[in-house]
Amino acid sequence: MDPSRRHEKVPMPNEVRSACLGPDGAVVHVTRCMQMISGRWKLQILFRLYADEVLRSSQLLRDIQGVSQKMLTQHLRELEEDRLIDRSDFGKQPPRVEYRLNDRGRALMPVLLAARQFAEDHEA
Amino acid sequence: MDPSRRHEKVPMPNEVRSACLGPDGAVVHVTRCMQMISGRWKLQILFRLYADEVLRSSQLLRDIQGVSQKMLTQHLRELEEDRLIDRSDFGKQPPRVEYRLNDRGRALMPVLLAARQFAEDHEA
DNA sequence: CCGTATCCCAATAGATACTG
DNA sequence: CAGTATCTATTGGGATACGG
Repeated sequence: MDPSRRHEKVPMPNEVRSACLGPDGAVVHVTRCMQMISGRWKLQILFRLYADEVLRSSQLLRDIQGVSQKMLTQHLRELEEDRLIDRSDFGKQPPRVEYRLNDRGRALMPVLLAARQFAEDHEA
Repeated sequence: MDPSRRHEKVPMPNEVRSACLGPDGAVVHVTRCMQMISGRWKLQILFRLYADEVLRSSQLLRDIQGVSQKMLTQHLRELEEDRLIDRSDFGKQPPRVEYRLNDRGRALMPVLLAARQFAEDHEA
């Protein structure tokens, strides 16, 4: 797939988008936020980087039970495009790539922790 | 569809679920929270109920640009099953049903507002 | 080690028509 | 007015194989 087009997710038609812009545009903003963390493995990636500061993709592949390399790479790319994480590529032989949360990514964590708190408080 | 089965969403296999329960289980909780608000019209419904206190389904149908009655009803049902909103049915002729946020639903709003704030602060 | 391409399936959403 | 049923379209995720 053409990487430059991948993020042209248009899950919300324009008529709807304008409708959201009513009083405050809350819906569009929350939706954008949710899009960034939507994807089966994204939360795992984010929380692991939050805990471990910096990780290689091979480590993530090992640590995240059940993820395939394809999906891992795909989600890492999307997180990168949404500028939540940084990617460092250290040349070839041996290939070595590191990922870490950047400022924007760290700024997102309080939101996730608030969501966590809500779900924890309202279990059952 | 059998309504009692609809919410048996199992988007996360058991192996993965256990993996999430590592240090703190943050991922599972955040995921549960996201599931509650996942659905194309749910945020619109929640924010409108947050603003207007109580609304009839016909009002929501008019106000939410582009939603069909089927999807509206479906999402209202799911929000009800997740106990974020209350539904009051006032007999027949004329049919009249009202929806409103309950305590649990109101407790969710700070999370959404935090998400909104994040997206707003990090636009572009 | 890291990433990509292709093909497939299941889940979600939408269109439409119908009932009390 | 409120809700349901049926069918179809889209999309996100997974399996697998291949390339630098």
